[in-house]
Amino acid sequence: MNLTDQFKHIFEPELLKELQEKATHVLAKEGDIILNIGQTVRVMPIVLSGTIKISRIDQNGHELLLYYVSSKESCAMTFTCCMEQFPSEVKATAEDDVAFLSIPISTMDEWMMKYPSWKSFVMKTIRARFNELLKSIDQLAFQKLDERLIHYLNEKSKATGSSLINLSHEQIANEMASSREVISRLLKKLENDKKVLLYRHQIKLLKAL
Amino acid sequence: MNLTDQFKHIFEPELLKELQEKATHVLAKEGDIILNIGQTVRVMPIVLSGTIKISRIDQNGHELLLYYVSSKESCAMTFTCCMEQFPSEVKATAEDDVAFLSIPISTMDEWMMKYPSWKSFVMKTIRARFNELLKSIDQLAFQKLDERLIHYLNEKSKATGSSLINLSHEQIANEMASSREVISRLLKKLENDKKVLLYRHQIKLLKAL
DNA sequence: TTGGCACTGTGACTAATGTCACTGTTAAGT
DNA sequence: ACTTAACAGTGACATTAGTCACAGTGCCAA
Repeated sequence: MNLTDQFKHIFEPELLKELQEKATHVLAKEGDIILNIGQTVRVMPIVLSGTIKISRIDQNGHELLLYYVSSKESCAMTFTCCMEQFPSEVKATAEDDVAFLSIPISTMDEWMMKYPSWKSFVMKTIRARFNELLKSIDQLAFQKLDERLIHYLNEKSKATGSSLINLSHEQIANEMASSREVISRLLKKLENDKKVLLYRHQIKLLKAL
Repeated sequence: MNLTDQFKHIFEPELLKELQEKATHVLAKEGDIILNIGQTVRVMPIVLSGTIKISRIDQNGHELLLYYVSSKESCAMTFTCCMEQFPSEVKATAEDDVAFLSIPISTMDEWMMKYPSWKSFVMKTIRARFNELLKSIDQLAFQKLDERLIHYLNEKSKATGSSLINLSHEQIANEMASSREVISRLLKKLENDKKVLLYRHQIKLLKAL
């Protein structure tokens, strides 16, 4: 699908034209770090295909998955940091192979004035990301690990569009800032409860989940 | 201090004039709920004096303090919800007596186009609030309760501008989504470590904290 | 085909947090 | 001054999560 088709329901024709002209196409391979914590944000990404993982890393290197940026979406934090040339507080990794548009700050800023559809897109993005962060906070503050794990599996499944998750228990533990053994045990419990099936390096989510 | 003086370093003269004309002055008494979860956001607040507490409430009524909005600041979530007339995801309470300006959506939107200083203010606010939420997430994901408590006390002290905190252990436990006994014990430990002094309904933070 | 390695499963233990029960203390109001 | 209710302290215990140790399993590469 070409760029114009993909965004014609979101942006007005004029903006689509400018998007064609001024946005750079970028490709990233699975696992590539698109933006690391501390790096200055210089462009705003809009995902065309694939998924970008946004996560937080603490001083000891422990990771916590925050949310995914999927097709036709952007990342609000990139956006606000970018507008003022601040360093990023989060890490962006290519969850799979990703194609995205890269929009320079000045252009983006200009469009805010010129195109209502752009302003609306930006506002929607910011609101959506606030809500993602609030969801993370809810999980951490009010939910136990087993519920967080279920939520994690569902989000992962949504992001990849498949009920089959290809991850080791250790990778899951890392993204949830927990430990391998605990995740193993909780997954086993989920399997006993007929909510998942466990294979080597693979988890099948069942309808009961 | 009058409005113009208070904001003259942030906003351009034209905007100051409009602010005088179009913003409504609102007063809230300590403890007043300024905006509850689920209520539609219709105005954007800018605090003149006092402090607004922004918190998240789960389905069981458990609270978690997110951050404070102090003088000359605003709340980004109010802002983004407001722009699209969405219900609020957070609760805003007057931490003490608060005076704030209330700006209608349409005006605020118009200013985004017209005044660079306004746009910059809004962007700064959004970025600041993202960072507050990330700090909360860090605390919850990576820190133990004792460190979270220290952080909480310091934030409270900063918000009130005093090293004397007038709160019961139960109130603290509520705002941290923990339990009274645990907070009591941790506070006692802090007292033994000469980091605080405990009185009835009052905690004195020492330099060692 | 087999040796090694990443992955998984699990028991035993520790640490952190939450819950229950009960006590003593303080402050505020009548 | 006395009553009462909110506040604070603490022991005992339960639950949750993290850590350590080790065993078994499957898969890939030499």
